[in-house]
Amino acid sequence: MFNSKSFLSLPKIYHNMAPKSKDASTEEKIKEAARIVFTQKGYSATRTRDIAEEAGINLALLNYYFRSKEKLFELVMAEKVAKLFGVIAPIVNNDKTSLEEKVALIVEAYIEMLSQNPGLPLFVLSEIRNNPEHFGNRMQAGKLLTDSYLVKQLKEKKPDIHPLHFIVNVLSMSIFPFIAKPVFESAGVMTSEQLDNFAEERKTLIVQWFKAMINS
Amino acid sequence: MFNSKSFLSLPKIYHNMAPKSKDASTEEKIKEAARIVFTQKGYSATRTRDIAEEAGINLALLNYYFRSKEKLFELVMAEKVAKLFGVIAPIVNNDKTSLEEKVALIVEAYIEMLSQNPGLPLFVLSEIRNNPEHFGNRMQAGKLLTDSYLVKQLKEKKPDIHPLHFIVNVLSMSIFPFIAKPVFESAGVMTSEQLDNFAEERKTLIVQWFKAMINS
DNA sequence: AATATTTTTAATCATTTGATTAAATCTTTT
DNA sequence: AAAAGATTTAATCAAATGATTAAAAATATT
Repeated sequence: MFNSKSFLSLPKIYHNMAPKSKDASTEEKIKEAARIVFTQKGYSATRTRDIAEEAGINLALLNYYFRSKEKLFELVMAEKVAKLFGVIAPIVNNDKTSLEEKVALIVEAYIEMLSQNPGLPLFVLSEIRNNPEHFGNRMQAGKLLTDSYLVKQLKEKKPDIHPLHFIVNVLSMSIFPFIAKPVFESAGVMTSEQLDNFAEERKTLIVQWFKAMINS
Repeated sequence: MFNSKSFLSLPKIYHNMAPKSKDASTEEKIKEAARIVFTQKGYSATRTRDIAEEAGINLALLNYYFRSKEKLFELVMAEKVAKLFGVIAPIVNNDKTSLEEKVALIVEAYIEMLSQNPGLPLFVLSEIRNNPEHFGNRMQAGKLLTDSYLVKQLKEKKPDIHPLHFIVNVLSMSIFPFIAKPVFESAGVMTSEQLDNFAEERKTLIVQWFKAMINS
């Protein structure tokens, strides 16, 4: 145990650091390249050489800074998961906002964020599909929703319909257009710019539709 | 030109064929294994050895019957795309059915089919993302929707809102739960069985909600 | 300036992976 | 039954790929 291979040298931090980024630190350049390539192609289709090229660095530097493709991926993935689910988390448990206010906030926040990160949902969802065990969030992220104030409000308004139906409706109507983006473009239904506009329109429309649904 | 390598022997068909399948032909066993593994892991994460193992055959047989991983994939992918988009195609251009009838038919058909093939949308969408050029459907599948009788009906009912909004609503509410399935399971929101029930409930609910939306 | 430390590079390794080959086995035709 | 043709197998290949190494270059410390 404790053979020499366990102690590969890692990048050390200088106490008197140079102005960190004249043009972004190597570490950050690699991370940013990894974000781009992983999100675009997924873990398996991504070659470490793709990331190195995108970052404009020598391949060995990737392993010098991040040890392995998998470690780098986990870093990026954690960020992306946080980004995707971080949108909804702070909204659903606010007991000061009404049901409709919450819906408006969720729709606005998701569409705004996804307009900047259209590939995010398809990336996160397909990677979780590829490796569900690894995201053993069991009973954590789930309960956050299930036991939320939002669910309580939905139950009060519509006791006969499971509250998850309405949550799924709002999320699906907000997120699905971005998931379908590759098809829209490939099939000539919409260009990327048209989707931006389409999504923008939906910010107010989905809130109206939700009201119609919940009052029907 | 025409060197011997161009003429790899391909499986020939006997004129007097043996009762083709005592237990499914080798070709079909491989195709079925490919359906399972490709759909579960995507093209890049799938090893031809995975497919061979799943099919219970020697690896070389895969190339004997299908020439290459890519050829086999294209076969499976074409099937899956046809399955995913074939659901909607025969419904949207029927000028005998009302708007609400069409919606009911689309919702019923999608939820029924996806209950049997829950991994289908995430698979097709992420593979199209990975390789959009290859699905250069430009102006074919797109126009089918854009110029459909369904679009005409939606325009008449709601001239001020782009008809695609309503189509996206119906499709998203029907399909999204299956796309999110890996997350639901991983986060402990729903089991696979609960999702089946949840989706079944939505068959009638989405139609009601659509009515509420279109009349709001 | 001299030394030590960190960062970067080019070359190389070991493994994985899609594919091929040649021989063996099985099936059909004659 | 013999010959011809099709299917299957084990062994192997070549390329791709994640990772490592040793030396060079750059930067910090003394």
